[in-house]
Amino acid sequence: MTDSRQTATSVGDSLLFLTDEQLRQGSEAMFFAYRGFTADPDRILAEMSYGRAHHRAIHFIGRAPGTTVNNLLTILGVTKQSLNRVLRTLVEDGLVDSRVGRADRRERHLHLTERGRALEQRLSDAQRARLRAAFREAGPEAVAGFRRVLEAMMDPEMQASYTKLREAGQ
Amino acid sequence: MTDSRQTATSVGDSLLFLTDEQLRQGSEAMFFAYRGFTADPDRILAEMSYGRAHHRAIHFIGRAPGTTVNNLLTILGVTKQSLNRVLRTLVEDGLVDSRVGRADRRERHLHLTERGRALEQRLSDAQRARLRAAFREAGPEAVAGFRRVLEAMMDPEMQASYTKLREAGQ
DNA sequence: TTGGAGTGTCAACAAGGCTGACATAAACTG
DNA sequence: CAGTTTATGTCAGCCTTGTTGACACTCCAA
Repeated sequence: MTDSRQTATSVGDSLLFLTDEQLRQGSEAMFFAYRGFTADPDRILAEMSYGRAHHRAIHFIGRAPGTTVNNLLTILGVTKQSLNRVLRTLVEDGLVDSRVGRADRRERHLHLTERGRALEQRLSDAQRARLRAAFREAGPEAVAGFRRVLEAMMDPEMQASYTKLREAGQ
Repeated sequence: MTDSRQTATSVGDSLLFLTDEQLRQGSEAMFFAYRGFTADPDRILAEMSYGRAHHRAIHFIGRAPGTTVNNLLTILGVTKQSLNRVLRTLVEDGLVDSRVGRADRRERHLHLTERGRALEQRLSDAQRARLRAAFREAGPEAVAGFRRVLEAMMDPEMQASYTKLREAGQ
């Protein structure tokens, strides 16, 4: 392989493929892309003085309605104190509903209210618009690769959470 | 709204391809993968009471030695006050060298010291190890797709920074 | 009844964003 | 030369979001 530019066609060239330079470009791509990924929702959140932490909570509550606090804690990977602060403001502001569990009444089951669902929609619409544009531009095969690499990049527990949510989603 | 690439595969696929569910899974994949992506360097940084901000500064100084403060500011997308705080500790700790510019003596050109380079190596080794494993597992075509999607996801200015760094890389 | 799990809350703290204001030196411009 | 702009640094203060530690309460199960 004499071509210095590696593409999907230089498949057999696994040695060249995993140069430090290639990997470095991969991490820079992750860094810049993540910035873009969060930029649009961040703008909306700033309007209402919420932060990314609120977005994450809203997202995963919307995704798995009735989830317990502990479950959410595991998914988000933060301390309960940190989550609780965010959750409290969301409940106070009437975006999230915290219901005592029927089977185990120590647990709190979290649901989005009507207003919570509306904000979730607005945030994820913004985020999805960018993702949709990127997916379109890159094409279906690229998206499949994108997903495969990201999955391989996750910690095993995160991978489990991800798979579980994916299955629940249908 | 009309997309040739998508319809190129098949109509049935393309419908499924851009469902909200697919996009939602994409954003969740980004979320979980980014956590994994930063986890290893974070552990090293915690040892020496540095944070992700230090990592980013060290990374991009190592990547573009002699870069100016302003240039770094643009790449990182933070305020000068925020960067300055980080930069100051790095200079104090002897990891970064700040040299007055020859042509324009208002500018400061940033370089990693020997110790700075050592830490950069250690951090990027940790990060690259995970990336390398993920790339191997997913395969070259997946990596190409991964890169294509991430590039399409960036803001245009970030895409410019990314491309510039990539070209400088070799 | 006692221990442990799930949850909530208080307090304190740190990192790392932000804004605004101001200082300095150097470079540029008329 | 005088005035303006640019690049950088710094002080002060604020916010979000993460952390630990301590403690209380409720409920379940042994």
